[in-house]
Amino acid sequence: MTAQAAFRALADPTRRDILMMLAHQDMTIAEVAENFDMTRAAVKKHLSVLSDGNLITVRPEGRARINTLNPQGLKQVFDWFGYFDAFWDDRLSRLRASIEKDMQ
Amino acid sequence: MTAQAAFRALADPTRRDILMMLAHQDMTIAEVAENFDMTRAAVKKHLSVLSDGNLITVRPEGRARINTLNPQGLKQVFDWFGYFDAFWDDRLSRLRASIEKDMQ
DNA sequence: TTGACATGATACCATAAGGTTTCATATATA
DNA sequence: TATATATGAAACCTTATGGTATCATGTCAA
Repeated sequence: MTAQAAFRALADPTRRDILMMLAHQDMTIAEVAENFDMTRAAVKKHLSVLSDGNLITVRPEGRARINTLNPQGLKQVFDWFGYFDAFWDDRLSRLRASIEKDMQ
Repeated sequence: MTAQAAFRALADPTRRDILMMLAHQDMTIAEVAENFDMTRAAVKKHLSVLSDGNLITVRPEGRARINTLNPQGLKQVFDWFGYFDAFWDDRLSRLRASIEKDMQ
């Protein structure tokens, strides 16, 4: 329920790279793995962590699994930043509120 | 130079809690430690990680060290989110750009 | 149905990470 | 100057984490 899983997932550079790739297009595990110098199993683990953090969703398509970027997880992290609004100024605070409202 | 250290620092819940405390007021190491059920040494380690991620700054004041929230680190993470603007819509994208500009 | 293909899952390994304990150092203050 | 205070730092322990290798399972195609 908390954003912990999302923050945890974002801590690894490989996982952040995967998210950037998925921002361009959905990909199967094998397709994602092609972009890294590590085994498919390792990539699969990263995808599981990303899934745990609600940063991606996975839908089966035949024998393949299509990984898709999920804004929910990103939103959780984005929301957390809201706590620091007071640290910035009121105007930014209002803009953030507006963005959050629309992202739901 | 990258945001890796900041993301890494944010991955731990204790460190995120520390940041929230510092958003309210600057604190010495001992003061931060009072709020957690762990040794001062452990808290000091967390503060070092936060400092590595540019999420806090530390200024000596006599024999004490005052820890202060540093928006730079938060901005690095916030900036990273910019990559996903296209994933949201144009209006949100513009709002984000506006926020980022002002946060510099 | 048989084999190739895409993924799931488990066991195992080395290193990173979060904590503690202990001792050293710097700075107020009586 | 002596002593208490606030922090720095190193050594050590346990668990989490990122990877690999290996084998099982499900699905497509001939």
